[in-house]
Formats: sequence, structure tokens, C-alpha cells
Amino acid sequence: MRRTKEDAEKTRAAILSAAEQLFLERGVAHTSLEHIARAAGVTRGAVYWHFQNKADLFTAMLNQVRLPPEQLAEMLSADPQLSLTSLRDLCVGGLQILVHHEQKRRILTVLMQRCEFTDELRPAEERHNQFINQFIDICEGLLVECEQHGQLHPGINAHQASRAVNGLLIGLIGDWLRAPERFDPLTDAGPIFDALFRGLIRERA
Amino acid sequence: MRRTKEDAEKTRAAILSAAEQLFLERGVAHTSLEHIARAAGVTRGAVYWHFQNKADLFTAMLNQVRLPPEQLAEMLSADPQLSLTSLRDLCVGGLQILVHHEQKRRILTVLMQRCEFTDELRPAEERHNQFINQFIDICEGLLVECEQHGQLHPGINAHQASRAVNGLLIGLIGDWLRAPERFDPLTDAGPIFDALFRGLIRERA
DNA sequence: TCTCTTACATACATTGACGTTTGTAAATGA
DNA sequence: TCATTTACAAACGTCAATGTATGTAAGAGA
Repeated sequence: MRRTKEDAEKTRAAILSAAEQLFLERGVAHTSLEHIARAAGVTRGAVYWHFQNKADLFTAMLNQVRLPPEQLAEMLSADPQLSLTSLRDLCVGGLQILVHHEQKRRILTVLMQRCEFTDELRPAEERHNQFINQFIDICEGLLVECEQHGQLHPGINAHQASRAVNGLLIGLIGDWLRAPERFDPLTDAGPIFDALFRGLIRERA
Repeated sequence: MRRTKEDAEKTRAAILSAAEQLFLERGVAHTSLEHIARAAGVTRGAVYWHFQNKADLFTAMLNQVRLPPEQLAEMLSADPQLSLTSLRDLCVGGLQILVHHEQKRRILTVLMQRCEFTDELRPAEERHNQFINQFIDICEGLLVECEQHGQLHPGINAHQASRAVNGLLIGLIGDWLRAPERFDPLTDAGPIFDALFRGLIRERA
């Protein structure tokens, strides 16, 4: 019953998809390769053919998409003349893309809420954290400029402001992933970030 | 080598403490009762004497303290005349208490970042989520009043504002737990929440 | 003082997950 | 066409973790 190359690619995709589903439902540690194989309609033999072990399968799953922290950090560092407005837009967009891109949402949920980072999964964790830190650093760089131009509201500094932006973003994402029915990023993300930025900058005379 | 009642209580506490440590370091699923027992200087027999199983130990650990969501929800629902100022203070305090109360911080970290909620741990998860939802609902109730008095900034409604407050709080907590060295709630939490609330309310003429 | 119970330690049986090995039918390539 | 590789399935051995059952020395109570 040997399959063609395309078939093999299909089983590989089926395994990845099943892993995604099961990791989301039961958590990474509580999902065995046997579970995944059965859900994909194959045996563990196929899983071990396509992947070295669970950690390898896990990182392969992550590599299918670029998650918001990674995407934001890249877009921010690529933008030559970053403004507060574009930062606001990127934050809003980073939240909203999860509404349409279901796979991204599932994978991010697994990463944020269904996963204990043991030693073998630690590289994935650190990579993710690095992108978050990079995002914060770029934010802070931009906000330092604003601060030097006297654009920040008195009482708050660039460091605190960058923390606020990142905290709100991460918090809203996590909150929405946990209970998606309780608010809609498409209509609410914009006004929410607008409110924060209003409070961060000094109002014009 | 039978111990007195006080000794028994000490071993129980030692087991809880060891579990706290190991759950934090390795995650709940990746920590065996054997690990915990050894770290506490006893055998699994002692663990099974004091607790039914890992889930029971886990919930016993949680019940040692009241975590911010629970604490905030209770304080908010107890306050007869809640104001925006007191809400702000509670948010700031909810974050800052983690700085001093190390056990709370560890347990909250386990709950938020070192734990996959399988079926047997799901009650703990749902309880936690319920308190978060309760916090949001109370926030929203207060903000609806502000909205009716025309105190909210145009462009944002009470529902969105309550999400913003909760998102920022959860986000800052999670962010600080992940990288505590990168900002200090004692000095930064106040200005950050002040900024958000500035952006939420209509400025006085 | 004697009995009963407590607070564990030790030993046992079972299960489940992993990684590896072997088998194999079909696709691929020369 | 035929040897070789591919893409798995099936079987094997091992280990770790669990839950339970039993053993036991020392408190607690009468």
C-alpha cells in the first residue's frame, strides 16, 4: 500500500493537522503520538517516518505560520519611518488577523495556553519570547523619540509606555483566545488601542 | 518512626512547597509524584496519604492563596460605591501584590504558564476563568454608569473599555511573570493604568 | 499498659508512552 | 524489467508513572 509522493505529503499534513487539533483540545503533554496517529488515520510508524519525535513535530507545527509577535517584530524593524499611528495600526492588525486566520489562532492558543515548556520544547519558547522582547524594544525606541520631542504625556515615560502597549496587546490576545465569544477584535480593537494611545501622548494645544 | 500531628502537618506543607517549586520549574504534567516526594524528603506513600492524587494536590496548592482575579472580583463586588479611581487602585494593587507575595506569584505563574488543563484539572481552570469573567462584568457595570453620565470618551463604549482594563491587567501580569526583570510594577503600574484611564474618559472642560 | 490508629515506607501490579526494529507492498528509476 | 528505495504498518522491548496493597514503628487514648 505504498503511496505516491503527493500522498505522503498529504499524510504529513494530516499528521500536522491532527496534532494541531489534539494539542489544542488536550494540551501538548497529554497528547501521545498514538493519539495523533489515530486521529490522522495512520499509525505511529508514519509519525516517526515524518518526524523525529514529538518535539520535532511541535516545532514543525509552529513553523507552518508566523505568529503575531514574530510578524509584528519583523514589520516594525522593517519600517524605516515608524510612527505612533503605524504602531497603533500594527497592534490592531496583529489582533485582528487571528479572527480570520484560524490556524494561526489555534497554534497561538497551543503555544500560549496548552503547552508546558519542558527542556526539549524550550527552544520554541525562547524564540517566541525573543520576538516579544524585540517588539517591546522597538516600541520603546519609537517612544523614546516621542519622549524627546515632548510628545509623551507628563507622568509616563517611554519605558512604561512600551510596557503598556505590549501588555495591552498580549492581554487582549490571551483574553480573546480564552473566551472568543465575549468580544470582537474587528470592531473593538481599534477603539481600545486608540484609547490607550490617547492616554499616552500629550494632547495638542 | 511515626510522627506527631504537628510533624504530619509539616510534611504536608513540605509536599505542597515542593510541588509548588517543581511545578514552577518543570510544569505540572512533567512533574511526577515521585519527584515531589523526593524533593520533600519523603516517599510517594506520604503524598498519597495526604492527597488523593496529583489533581487533588494541585487544587490544594491553589487553595493556599487567593489569586488576583479572585481577590479583585471579591473586592469589586463588595465595594458598594465603586468609582473609577478605586477601580484603578485595585488594578494597580492587584499587580503590585505579586511583587511582595512570592508564593502568590509562583502559584499564579504555575496556573498561567506551567499548566495544561486536562480533564481532571479543568475545574480549577473554570473557577479561575469565572473570576476573570466576574471581574470583567463588574468593570463593565461600573463603566456603563460612566457611559450613561457621558463620562466616557466618544468613540469607545463601556464594553470595549472593560475589555481594555482587563486586557491590560492580565497582559501586564503575564508579561511581568514571564520577564520580571524588565519592569517594576511598584513604580510603573500606576502611571500605566493612569494612562489607560486618561484615554478612556472624556477630559473635563 | 495495652490496644488501636496514625503516618508514613516499601513492594507490587498495571498501564501507557516512547523509540527501535522489522516486515512489506507499491512506486520509482535505470 | 528488475533492483532499489519509499512510505508506511506491525511488533518488540523498555521505562516511567500511577494506584494500590501491605508492612510497621511510634503516638494517642482508655
